[in-house]
Amino acid sequence: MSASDQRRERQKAAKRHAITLTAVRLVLDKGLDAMTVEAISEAADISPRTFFNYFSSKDEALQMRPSWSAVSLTALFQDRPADEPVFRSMRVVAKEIADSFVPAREESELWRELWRRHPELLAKRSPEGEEEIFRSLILAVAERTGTDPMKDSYPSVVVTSAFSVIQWAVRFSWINEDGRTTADLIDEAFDLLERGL
Amino acid sequence: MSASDQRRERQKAAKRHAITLTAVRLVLDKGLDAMTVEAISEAADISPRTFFNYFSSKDEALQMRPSWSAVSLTALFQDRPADEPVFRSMRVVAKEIADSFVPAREESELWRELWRRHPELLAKRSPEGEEEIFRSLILAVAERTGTDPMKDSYPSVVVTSAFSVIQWAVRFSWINEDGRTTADLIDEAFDLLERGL
DNA sequence: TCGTGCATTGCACTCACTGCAAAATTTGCA
DNA sequence: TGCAAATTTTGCAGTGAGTGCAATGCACGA
Repeated sequence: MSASDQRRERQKAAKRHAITLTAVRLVLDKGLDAMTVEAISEAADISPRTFFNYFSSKDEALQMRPSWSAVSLTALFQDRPADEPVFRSMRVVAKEIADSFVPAREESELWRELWRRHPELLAKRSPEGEEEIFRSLILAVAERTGTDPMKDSYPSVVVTSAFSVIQWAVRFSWINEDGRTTADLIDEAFDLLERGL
Repeated sequence: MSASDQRRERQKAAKRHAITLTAVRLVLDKGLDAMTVEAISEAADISPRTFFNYFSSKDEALQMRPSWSAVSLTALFQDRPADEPVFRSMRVVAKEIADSFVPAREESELWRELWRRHPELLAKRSPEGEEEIFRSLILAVAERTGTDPMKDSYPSVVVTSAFSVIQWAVRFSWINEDGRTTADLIDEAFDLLERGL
């Protein structure tokens, strides 16, 4: 990849991000219903057609872009010491995921207000990529424990419940503003799951 | 509610169910892409407009209708003996939920084939009702344990992870046909969660 | 400066979904 | 049975998301 290609990447990412911010402000300003693709495009000064060069759906414009992938998360898990308990390693992965929901400082209030007013936006998960991450992590857990994930439910249960509490921790900490951070809640939840319900 | 109103209810439910079966057969026959509202309507011999009298979205026609509600599930939980451990009661609730994914015997093969060919349909949860069930059950757990669900994470973690493993058990048991039933998998998962990961 | 490749855009199209009002049908009741 | 009311079905017109295609604009490197 040439230097100009990298620059293009950065420009594209920046523009995408700018459109997202425009969309978020539009929602806060006029409400969710007014957020048509046409309205966003106009506010962002692009054609409606161009909007879909950046996002594959309207909803995508209101989601934070995850900084990780199935590959990177699995690598993170696999790079943990081999003698570390599986659920400890998973906790590290969980915090990594939660971190990607922390917006840049200047935007923090913007997102918080968006999520406070429209909590359902925090619930929308992208089913495509998620499925891959699940499979990949389940396999990694199975490998570490030397089990067959089609026979032994442990790997699936670990990954499944880990993700569900991550989701809960993220939503809870962004909607209710008590002192606890997302990481705090993840620790509480993982402590409970680790010792048994 | 008068007798004829009840009859209407039954007729409406029956027709709705008939449309669903038509839609499922259409998907198995022609593929998901060919399943337009127009195509379903034609096959079911109703107008496209009428389709939306029965379903609020196209996808809804391919979902099994849950036989429970937030109220009934919460009541089921609350009716368990007061000295039963919370997570035991939750297991009962879980099996009740899983049961609603068991189609009538004659349709069993139809649904299995649909889910085998399009597993993503089993993943689509309805975000509206689900939210209410979560809240309601979390409150019920909090009440039983005498805790404040805004301070103590236990109720949320129990409900959240219970639902996630239910979802996993349903999907797993319908897609992979080994000997284990959904109830078996729920037992395995709950055993793991109960004793700790 | 020219040409290659990528980004932007307009256009035409399909399809999901909705509100409204008319038509068809069912039901309750005299 | 027959009529009026309620309910269901349907047509129609409209909004808005999302897509493929082809033309245009633009930046970069040779």
